[in-house]
Amino acid sequence: MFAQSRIATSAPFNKPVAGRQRAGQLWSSLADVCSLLGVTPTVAATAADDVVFQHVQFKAGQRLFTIGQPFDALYLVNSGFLKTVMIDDAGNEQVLSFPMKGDVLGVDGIHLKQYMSEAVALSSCDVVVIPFKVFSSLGRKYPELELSLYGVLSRELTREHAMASALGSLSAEARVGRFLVALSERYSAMGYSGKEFNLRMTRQEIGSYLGMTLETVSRTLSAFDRIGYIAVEGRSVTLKDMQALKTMRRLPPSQSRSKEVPSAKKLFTNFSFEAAEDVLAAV
Amino acid sequence: MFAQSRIATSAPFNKPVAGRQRAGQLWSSLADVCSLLGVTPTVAATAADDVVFQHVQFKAGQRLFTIGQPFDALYLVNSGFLKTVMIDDAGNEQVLSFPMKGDVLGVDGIHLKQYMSEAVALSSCDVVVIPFKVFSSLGRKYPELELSLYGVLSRELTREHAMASALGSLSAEARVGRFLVALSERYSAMGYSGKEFNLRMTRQEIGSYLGMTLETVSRTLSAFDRIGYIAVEGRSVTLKDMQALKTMRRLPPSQSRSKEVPSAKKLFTNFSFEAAEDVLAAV
DNA sequence: CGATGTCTTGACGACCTTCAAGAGTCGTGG
DNA sequence: CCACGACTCTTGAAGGTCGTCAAGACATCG
Repeated sequence: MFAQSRIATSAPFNKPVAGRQRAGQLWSSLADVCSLLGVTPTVAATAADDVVFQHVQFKAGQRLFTIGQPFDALYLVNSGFLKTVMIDDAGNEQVLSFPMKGDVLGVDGIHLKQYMSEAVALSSCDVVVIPFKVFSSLGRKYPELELSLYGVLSRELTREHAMASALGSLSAEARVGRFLVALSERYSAMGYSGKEFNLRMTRQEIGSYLGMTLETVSRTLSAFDRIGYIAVEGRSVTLKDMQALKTMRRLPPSQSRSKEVPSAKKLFTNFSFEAAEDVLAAV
Repeated sequence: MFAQSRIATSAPFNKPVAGRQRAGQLWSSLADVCSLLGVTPTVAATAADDVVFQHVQFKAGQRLFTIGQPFDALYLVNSGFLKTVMIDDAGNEQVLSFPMKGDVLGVDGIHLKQYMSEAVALSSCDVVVIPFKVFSSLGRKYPELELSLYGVLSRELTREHAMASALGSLSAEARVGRFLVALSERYSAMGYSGKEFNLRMTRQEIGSYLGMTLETVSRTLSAFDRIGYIAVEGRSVTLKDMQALKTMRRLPPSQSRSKEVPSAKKLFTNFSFEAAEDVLAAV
């Protein structure tokens, strides 16, 4: 529900699209793209040989597009890790998402025909370029696909809702906890380990994404380590108590204050250990 | 940039769609709908008489759709005020938006074919029902319209980005300030006064939307009143210093900390009056 | 090897939530 | 008509969370 929560559509574990990784120029069929998108292509679409999509490689630090640049294509991540950022009116970067395999970039450029955010590669990346004209024409060519295409945008929107909700109502600890779990699930879905993985981004970037400072991110990770929810060392993380990480909350509703279980106040911040709360407080 | 920031597409001040307000059953043409959407219809579309859209009325408190309900239509607000909410896993309502004339509801239902949020009327409302099948078929029938349709979804997404950004990086005061300005601009665009207007929602709902408690909302409004930015009395508000309201910030970037003007620390919280800061602090 | 960027940790304090009490407002029913 | 309850809103007091500022440990790199 947090970051790039990929579909529940019985994802058939997309086979790696195309073999040679470092060709510099590579092409995908419509069927490949659909599978990457988590969309089940129809027979008609599967057979289509007339549309092919170009791949492009980016190295860490490179930009796929920048704010204000004329919009002409969507980008579909085939491999690698990236971030998208907005620049607020004070000139600060604000991280909006950490796209990875299967995610679509550039959607926010459709409306005003120019990208409203910036996409930066955090590692070497391989992305499929989908010219928007081609994208929209697909809906006409394969009407069965149309719903899926709108679905792609809708999915992005739902994710943003969840993000806004989390930012507004969860404590810093809870946000970091969920962030880790979301990453874990994402990695699992790609065939990597969901328990042990590397953060591809800095504390600063995580903080910006989660609406807190890098210091708070660092402190929270240290605290989680101390109480045994995870093990951290730099950017390598091992999750040890996923349940605890994902069930943290805060705010005895402010609405359920009135009615509902009038006993058991502080119990809402449900930690696994009794001691946990104190340890966290003691930071 | 905050709430329902309506397009910059030279909005031609949509004429009120259809005359009789209290008919209970009313119909709009495609051209009407396009104009409400802020989309310029092509001649072909303007002439189209074969598609008509049904209106439905709702009274304050009524729900247009609820979470989990099968998705089949988008709703376009013609008049009235509403809120959309999500229910988080603790069972709390979280306000996601305050839609009004020209806004589209239900977009988040496309992906999984069921609504992911709930829409509630805050006042009497008149909405246009757009069956999703009709919506998507329009793209095929009038290819020139297709881009606009995707644009509608893209616009929603951009708005959410701005919201997430604001939640993550602005102080409570700044968020309330911008919220008021956004409302004002919205009302102006509809032909109402942008200086004097009524809040249609409770402090609780504002707080939920802005990620703070109702008490903080109340206190902030009182403080704005005290220093002369606005005049409040219950739900009626008069804006007196829009500039001040919209330019509040916080967080000497944490990134521009390194370089940039090393002097003038606290100056970033740019208020119009020197005294303002103290007054706010004295609350 | 200094320079730069990342990460950790501590101390302090401001901002905002929490808890509580009271004033208004509105609708319903006696 | 007024009383009553249910909400909404305001304001105060207290405390916790998290941002701010600072210093130091590492790691990477030209």
